[in-house]
Amino acid sequence: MPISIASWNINSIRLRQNSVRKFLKTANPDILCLQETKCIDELLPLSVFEKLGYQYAASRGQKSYNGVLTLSKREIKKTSFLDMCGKGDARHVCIELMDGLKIHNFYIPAGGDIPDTKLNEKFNHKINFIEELKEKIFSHQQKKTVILGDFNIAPLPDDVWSHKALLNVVSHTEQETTLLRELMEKGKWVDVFRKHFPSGKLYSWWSYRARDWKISNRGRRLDHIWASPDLAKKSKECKIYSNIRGWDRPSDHVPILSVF
DNA sequence: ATGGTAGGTCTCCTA
Repeated sequence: MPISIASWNINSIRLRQNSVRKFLKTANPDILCLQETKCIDELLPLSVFEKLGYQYAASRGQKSYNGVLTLSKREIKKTSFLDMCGKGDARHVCIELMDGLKIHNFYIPAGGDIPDTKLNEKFNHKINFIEELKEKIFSHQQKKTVILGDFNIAPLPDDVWSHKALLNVVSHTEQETTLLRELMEKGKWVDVFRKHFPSGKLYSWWSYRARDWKISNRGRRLDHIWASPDLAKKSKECKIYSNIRGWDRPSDHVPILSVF
């Protein structure tokens, strides 16, 4: 039985609960992983999603900042959390389904403006976060596992509107893209979007600061779905819902979806 | 090279 899994940085779940409903109705994924919910667990509008068939949820909420939430139509056997860098940030939640499939929902730090670990503590945090994933969490190859979310890194030249213009911009520096590639290679993770679309521009985020996001089209692919090799073989389809960036009061990220 | 917008709020911090 196929399973469809989506990821979306929603930038406030309470402000955009109607957008989430609309997306769930049209795309109908089995699982939706949200990032930047900016909401404590007690205030999540979960009943709204229950009515649409998402009876199971796993959340790590936080007031004002971060926050991850995974909605599921399928029963969740186990939920776990990682406290990356020991900061207590709500940036990860993992669910395990009845068949043993594990889905890690991550919100990797954005990293601030200056791409220098000595001058910018936020960039240092981002680098340490990914180092920790590489050295401790995913240091060995895994099976039946999906890692997804807002990674805040556009790894390939075709993941940004201008490779040259963004080489010194946080999200596309060589330090970040090299580290992400090392993490990927260490666990033999497969970027399922690039499996289906090996070349050509792909974006999942467009800045709020453009006069017209569609006309300027200065996007970046910051959101990713990675699968362990056994699962990646069964990857059937990948979609980016770019049109959602044009909805009323949109998030700056759009949903991405994979079918296995 | 610069400055542009959005969300939640500890009216500033984060993205």
